[in-house]
This record gives sequence, structure tokens and C-alpha cells, in this order.
Amino acid sequence: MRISQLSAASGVPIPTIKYYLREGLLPQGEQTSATRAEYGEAHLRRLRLIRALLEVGRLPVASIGKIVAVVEDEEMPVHEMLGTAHYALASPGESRPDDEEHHAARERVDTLIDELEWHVHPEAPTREELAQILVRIDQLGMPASDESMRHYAGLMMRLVSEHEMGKIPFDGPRETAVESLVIGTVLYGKAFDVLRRLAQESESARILGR
Amino acid sequence: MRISQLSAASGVPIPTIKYYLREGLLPQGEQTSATRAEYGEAHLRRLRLIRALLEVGRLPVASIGKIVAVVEDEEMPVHEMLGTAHYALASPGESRPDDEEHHAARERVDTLIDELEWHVHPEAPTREELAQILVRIDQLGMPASDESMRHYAGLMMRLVSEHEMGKIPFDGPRETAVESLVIGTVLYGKAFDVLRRLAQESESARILGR
DNA sequence: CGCGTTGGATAGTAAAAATATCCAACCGGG
DNA sequence: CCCGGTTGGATATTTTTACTATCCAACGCG
Repeated sequence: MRISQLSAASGVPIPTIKYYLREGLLPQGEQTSATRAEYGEAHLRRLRLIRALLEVGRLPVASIGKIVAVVEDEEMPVHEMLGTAHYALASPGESRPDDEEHHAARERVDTLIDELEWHVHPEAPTREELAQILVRIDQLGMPASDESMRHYAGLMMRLVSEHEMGKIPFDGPRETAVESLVIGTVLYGKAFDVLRRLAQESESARILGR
Repeated sequence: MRISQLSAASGVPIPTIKYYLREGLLPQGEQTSATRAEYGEAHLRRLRLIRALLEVGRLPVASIGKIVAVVEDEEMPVHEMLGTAHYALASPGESRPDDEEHHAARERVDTLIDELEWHVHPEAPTREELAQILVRIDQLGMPASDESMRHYAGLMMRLVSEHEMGKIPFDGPRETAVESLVIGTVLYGKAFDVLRRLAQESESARILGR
């Protein structure tokens, strides 16, 4: 498959494909001569993943680049690869200075994770991310109790362990494992979000009586 | 409160506040003279909401503008206002032409909503949004069964009805109702997302045995 | 009365994600 | 064997979004 065919098959314009090649999101095709390269199914697949992460997940190109980089680094053990990829999916948030409020929120997060006996890296950026959200919610005057948080966390754990993680082929090829993880996190994550909004609309309609 | 104090209290630079004023995200202060205006608690509160929606929710300024606009439009009945605001929270996605695959996915979504007997507007953009996500998931080869979708939907409905909607003061002032809805949708939505990612990390660690 | 702040208008910037333009090398059909 | 069209590669330009910066005349407070 040449670049024009790859473009036609994926719906992505050629200049954009070239851009992804430059940025390392898409591996180079197999050079057959100085001005010709051959692309395969894997490229098409990767291209679809990129577009899904960009358009559905709204991930920055740089984050996708990080994910791709760990797949390509054969040195890295699988569990580390999955961890790094996972962290790349975090909201690219701004780091906050350590004010009082934030520190307290971080404490709550750490306590929550401890109580649930979850195995989360002590330095996981996800902890900070949650702390920052809790601060915002507090500032807006709709605080979530620790009890609610535990409840929500329990629901999420059920969702994840009963329905998501089983599908990830941890022992397959590196690329496949990461792909499953990323799709599970980003696309299923979005799907849940939309389902939740649909449920909200339905409940709202019910309460307002229509 | 003058603009400089509003800026100091919120941490938002004066030029940015002026920008939000121009864009209609923030209502004008009360003019006390040609070159002086007074801002109150409501402005500070609104400013915090704006920043939370921008930084945590990653909503485009234009969407926040739409939400603000419906609050300000006193003509609009409350239920319609909430609906409009809710739709403004949808991912600002591109509209897809009607290919075969998308049509089938949309059918699945409509059937799902019917079966669950949810009260969702037939033209709700959320339906399209979910359909597009399903298409992507299919294309990437990790399709979700109708059964799974029903299960996920049930979980979300429980979450929403048991814990979220009760907190919205449908009979309070317009502004407060919208604020609660938006905070519930966007900020709690993000919180769930992060909790889910934390659960994923924990499960992944457990499975990989560390 | 004068100096700093304000509101309002206009212009400019930064970052992210493409797109566009060029060019020489090449391939394959005639 | 030659020539129109495609390719890879490099470089430049555009678009969008969310800000920032600059000006300016009018205040208003000490």
C-alpha cells in the first residue's frame, strides 16, 4: 500500500499522514526505494487508533507520541510499558503550587486509596489529578463526602474488574496489550461518560415531569 | 469590588477577565461611573465556574458562552434551559456523513434507549455522540456487545439517580440549578473518570502481580 | 492637581494541529 | 528511453483557540 492508498483507506489526508510520520505517531513505511515506501495493515490500524484518540479522546498529539514511544522501546518490560502508557492518558493539567487546600485534598485521595487497598503507585499523577478536581468541586460549593467517594470508587472498581480488564491480552504482543489498554481507557471511558449524560437527561426529564 | 480585586481574589489576570467580559462569559459589573464598575460575589463565583469548566472540563469558551446565555435568557422555561445547557456540554464533535456503519450504530443506540425506557429527546445530540464512539470502537476491533452496553447503562443510571440528581435544586434560582447541573456533569464526570483510571491501574498491578 | 487605575477598543501572541508548497528522485506506460 | 504523475522529505504557512499587550481618555482619590 502506498501513501495515497493509505490516505484513501483511512480518510486521513496525505499531508496529515506525513505530519504523523514526522511526529513519530506512525512508524515509517518499508522503503522500497529512495522515493517509495510500502505501508501495511498495521499502519492503517495505527492510523485509526490515532484518529480515535485525537477526535474522541481529545488527547494531544504529544501524549499519543509518548504512548507510541513505549511500544517501540523493546527494552521496557510489559508492566512498565503499560504503566507509562496509562499515565500518558492523564489530563495534561497544570501543576499547582502547594497551597493548604490542595494539600488537604491530596491527603483525602491518598487515604481513600489506602482504605480501598488499591495498588496505585505513590507518585502516580492520577492522584494529583483527582486532588485538583476535589479542590475545584469544593471551591464551587458542591463537596463530595468521603463516603460518596468510597461509594463511587467501589462502583468504578466493579466496572473495571468485572468488565474491562479481562479483555486485555497481557501476554500477547506488546502493541496489542497497549492498544487494548488505551482503547479501554479512552474510548470506553468516553462511552461511559456519554451514557452517564444520557442517564442524567432521562432522570432530569422524569423529575421535571416530561 | 473593583476589577483588580476580583483578579486578586480569583487568581485570574485582569486582561483575561476583560476577555471573559467581552465574550459574555462574565456579566458586566455595575457601572458606578464612566470608568468604574463594581463586581460582587456572584462574579467571583462565576469566574471560578468558568475556570473549572475550562481547566478541568476542557470545555471550549464558546460552549461556556452558550450555557451562560441560557441562564441569562429569562424567557426560557427551566426545563428547556437545563436541556440546552446539558447539550452544550457534549463533545464538540464533527458531524459525520451517513455511512452504513454509522447508521447501524445509531440504530443500536436508539434501541438501547428504548429498551431501557429512558426519556431522551429523539434528536438529542448525545445519541449521535454515542453512536460515533461505538463506530470507532468497532473499527478498532474491540466491539461492545448490546448486553454489555445495557449493563453499563444500568450502572450509570444507578449512579446518576441515586447520587447525583437529588442534589440539583430544580426549584431554586435559574442560575443555581444550571450551575449544579453543570458541575455535576463536568466535574463529577471527570472525577469518575479519574477514579476509573485509578481502579484500572490497581487491577492491572494486581493481575501483573505487583 | 497629578498620578495611578479603570473601562473599552484594538492589536498581537502562543501553542497545537494541521496544510501547503517545493523539489528532486523515481516508477511505469507508451 | 522518456515523460507525466507520484513519492518522500524538508520547509513554510494557516487556522483555531485562548489569551495578552498596548493605548487612551476618563476618572477619582490623596
